[in-house]
Amino acid sequence: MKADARRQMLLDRAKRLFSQRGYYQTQISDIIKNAKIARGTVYQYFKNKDDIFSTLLQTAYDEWQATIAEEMKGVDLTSLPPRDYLKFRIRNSLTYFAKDPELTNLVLRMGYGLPANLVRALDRMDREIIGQMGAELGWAVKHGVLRKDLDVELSANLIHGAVTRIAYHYFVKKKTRNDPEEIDTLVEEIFDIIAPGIFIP
Amino acid sequence: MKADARRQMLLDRAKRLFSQRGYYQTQISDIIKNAKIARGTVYQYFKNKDDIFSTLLQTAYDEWQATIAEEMKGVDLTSLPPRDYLKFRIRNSLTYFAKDPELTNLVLRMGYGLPANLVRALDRMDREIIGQMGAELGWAVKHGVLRKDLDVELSANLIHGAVTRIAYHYFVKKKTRNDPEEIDTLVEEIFDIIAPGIFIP
Amino acid sequence: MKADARRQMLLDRAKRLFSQRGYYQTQISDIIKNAKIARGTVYQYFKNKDDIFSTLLQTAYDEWQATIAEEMKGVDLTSLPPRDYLKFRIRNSLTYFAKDPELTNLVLRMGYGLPANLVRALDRMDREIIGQMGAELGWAVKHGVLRKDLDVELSANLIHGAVTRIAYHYFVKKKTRNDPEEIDTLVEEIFDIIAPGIFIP
Amino acid sequence: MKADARRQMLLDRAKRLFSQRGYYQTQISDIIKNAKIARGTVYQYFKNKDDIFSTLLQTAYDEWQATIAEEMKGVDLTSLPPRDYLKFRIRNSLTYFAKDPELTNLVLRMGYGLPANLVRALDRMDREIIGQMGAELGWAVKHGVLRKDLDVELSANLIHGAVTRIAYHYFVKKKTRNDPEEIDTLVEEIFDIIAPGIFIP
DNA sequence: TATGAATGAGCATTCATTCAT
DNA sequence: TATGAATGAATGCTCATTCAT
Repeated sequence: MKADARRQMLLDRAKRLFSQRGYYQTQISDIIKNAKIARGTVYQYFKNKDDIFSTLLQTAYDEWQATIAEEMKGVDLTSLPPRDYLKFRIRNSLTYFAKDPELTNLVLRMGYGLPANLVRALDRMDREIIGQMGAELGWAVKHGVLRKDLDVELSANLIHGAVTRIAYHYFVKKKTRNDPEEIDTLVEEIFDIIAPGIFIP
Repeated sequence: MKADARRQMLLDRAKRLFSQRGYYQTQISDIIKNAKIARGTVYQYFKNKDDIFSTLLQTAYDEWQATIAEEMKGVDLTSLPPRDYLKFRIRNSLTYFAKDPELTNLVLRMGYGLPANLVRALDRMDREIIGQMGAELGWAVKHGVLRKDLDVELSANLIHGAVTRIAYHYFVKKKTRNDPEEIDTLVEEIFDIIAPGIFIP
Repeated sequence: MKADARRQMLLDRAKRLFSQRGYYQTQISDIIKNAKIARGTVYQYFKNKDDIFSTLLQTAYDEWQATIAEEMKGVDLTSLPPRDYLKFRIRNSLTYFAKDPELTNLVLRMGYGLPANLVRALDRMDREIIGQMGAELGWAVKHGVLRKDLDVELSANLIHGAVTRIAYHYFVKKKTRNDPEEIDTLVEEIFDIIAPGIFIP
Repeated sequence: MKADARRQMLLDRAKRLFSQRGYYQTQISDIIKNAKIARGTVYQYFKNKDDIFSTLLQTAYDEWQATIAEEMKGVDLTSLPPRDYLKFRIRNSLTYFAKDPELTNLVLRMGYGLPANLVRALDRMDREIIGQMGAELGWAVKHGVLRKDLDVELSANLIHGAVTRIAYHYFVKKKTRNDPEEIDTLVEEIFDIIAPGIFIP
C-alpha cells in the first residue's frame, strides 16, 4: 500500500518533531518540510494537526497493550510466583518504553503543554495504567502476598512513578540500557529495591 | 510597596492560569483580564511572556531551596540516623509540593509543552535535584549505610520519580493528604516501601 | 451518448447545488460527491468551476430564447392586439421562470456574489432582456398604442422588476402558482395593474 | 471620538469594496490595504469578516427605518389622501436608495452570493419590507380605497420589485436621477403607471 | 507609571486544479 | 476516458509586543 506507507512516514516525521519540540513548537510547515510533501497532502491523511497527535497517542496506547499481550504469550500468569509477576510487570513497562523513545517522550513529557483535549487523552491513558496496577496490587494484598497494611493507591503511584522516571532517564535522556539484557538488569535492580518493602517475607 | 504587590498579584494570576491551561493556551489577554490591568502594564513588570513563566520557575526553585533550609533549621544532619535522613528528605519534597499545588503542577507537568529555553530551565532544575540526591546516596553507600551494590543513579531516579508522582497524584490531582500530619503518614508509607530495599539491615 | 448524459447529469447536480448555496459555497468536492464521480472527471467535461457555472448561465439564456420562440409558434404577433401582446410578454417570462426554479434562482439571485466575469455575463443577459422590452415599448409609443409621455426606459425596468420579483416570490420562494392555469391568472392580475397606467384608452 | 471615526472609515472602505466586488472577492487584505491599517486592527473593531458585512447590513436596515421616520416628520399620514400616501411610500424608497448607492447595491444585488447566515439576514429584511407594504395595501383594500379584487401579496411584490429595480437601474448602474427633484419626477412616473390599475376611481 | 489601540509576523486550513496511473 | 492522490497559492485569524498619550 503506497498510501499507507506515506501516511506512516508522515506519522514518523511528526512523531520525531513533536517529540523534539513539543506540540505548539512543531508547525505543519516543519512537518511538510521534513516529510518533503506539499502542505495540502497532510490534510489528505489527517483532519488537522490535532488529529496527527491524537493518532500518535492512540498508537502509544495500542502499543502498550500490544507489548503486554506479546510478553504474556507463553506465560501462565496464574502459576507465576508473585515476585516474578512483579518483575514481569516492571519488565513490561521498561520493554515498552525502551522500544520507542520518541513515543515515550511524547507520553511521559508532553504533560499540560497540549491543547485541552489532548491533555484529557493523556490523562485517560495514565489513569487506566495506574488503575490496572492498583487492581492487581489489591488482589495481591487480599491473597496475603503483599503486606496487609499496604496502601494500594500510593503503591501503584510509587511504582509507576519510579518506573516511568527511570525509563525516561535512561531511554529518552541518556539513550542507554535499552537492550533486552540491560533491561533485565534494570528490572532486577528496581525489583530488589521495591520488593522487600511490599512483600510478606 | 505598591509596585511590588502589583507584580506579585500579576505573578499569582499568571501562575494559576499557566497551571490550569499550560503555557501556550494562556494568553496575555487572559492574564490581564484576570488581573484587571492594562495590556501594556504587563510589560512594565516583565520583559515578555517568557519572563513571567521563567520568574515562576525561579520562584519554584527558590522555594524548593527555602523549604529545605527551613526544614533543616534545628536539625543536626550529621547526627541524624540515616533512616531518619531519608525520611527527612522525602518529607522535604512532599512538604514543598503540598505547599503550592499550582506551582507543583507547573514544575511536574509542563514538560515539553514549553518554548525551548523554558524546557532547558525545567531540565536544569530537575538535574540539580536528582544530582543532589545521587550525591547523598553515594555518600551513604560509601559509608556502609546503603547496600554496596546499589545503583545510585537508578535509585535517585526511582525515589524522585516515586515521590513526585505521589505528590502530583495526591496534592495536584486529588487535592488531599496535604496537611502536615497526613504528609507524615505519606512519608512513613513511602519510607516503609523503599527503605527495606536499600538499607543494610 | 453516454458522455453527453454524464455531462448533463453533472450540470444538473451542479445547478441544484449552486442554486441552493451559491457559487462560492459550492465546492467541487460537493459536486463530485453529489454526482458520484471522481474529482478529475469534472475537468474532462469542463475547463474549470467557472465554466460549469457559465454553461448553466448560457443554458438559462438559451432557454429564455427557446421559451419565447416556443410561445410564438402559431401566434401572429403583427395581428395581435397590443394588450394581448403585453399579456403574451408577461406570460412568456412567467412561463420561463416557472419551468426551472433552480435556474431562475441562479439568474435572479446570484447577483454580485460571483466572480467578476460571471457578474458580467449576468449583466449582459439582463441588459439584453431589458433592451428588447424597451424597444418594443418604444415602438408601441410611436404607434399611438401607449401613452405618448411614457418613459420607456423606466417602464421597461418597472415591468421587468415587477415580473421577476413576482416570479421569484412565487416560483422560487413559495413554490406555488407555477402551473399553466395559475400562471394565466398571474398574467391577468399583473396586466390589470399595469395596463391602465400605460395604454391609451 | 478617534476610535469611532476609525471604525466608520473601516466600514466605509469595506462597504465600497464589498459593493464593487462582492463578499467573497473582497479579502481582508484588500480592506486593510485600502484603509491603510494593519491586519490586526480590523479585528480590534470587528469579530471577523462576517461581522463587518453584518454591520453594513444592519446599517442599511437602520437607515431604511431612519429614512422613513425622517420623511414622516411633519406629515399627517391619517389625513393624507391615499394616492398621496402611495406616492409618499414610493418616494421613501427611492430617497433611501438614492442616498447610498453602495449600500443599495449591497442590499439589492448580493443575493445568494453570501455565506448562509448573511443570506438569512438579507431575506429577513426583505420579508419585513414586503410584509409592511402588504399590510398597508390590505388595509386600503378593506377601506374601499383599492380595488376589492386586488391580490395584496402579488401587488406588494409587484410594487417592491418595480421600485427596487428602478432604483438599482438609475442610482446604482447609471448614477443618474438621484437628486430630490428628479426623484419627484420618478415618483410621479411610477405612480402614474401603477395607480390607475389599483385604485378605485 | 498606566493605558489600550495599533501592529504584523506567523499559523492552520481550504480548495481549485493537475497529472501519473 | 476515469481516477484520486498530490499540489501550493491563497485566506482569515491570532496574539505577543510596541508606543503615543
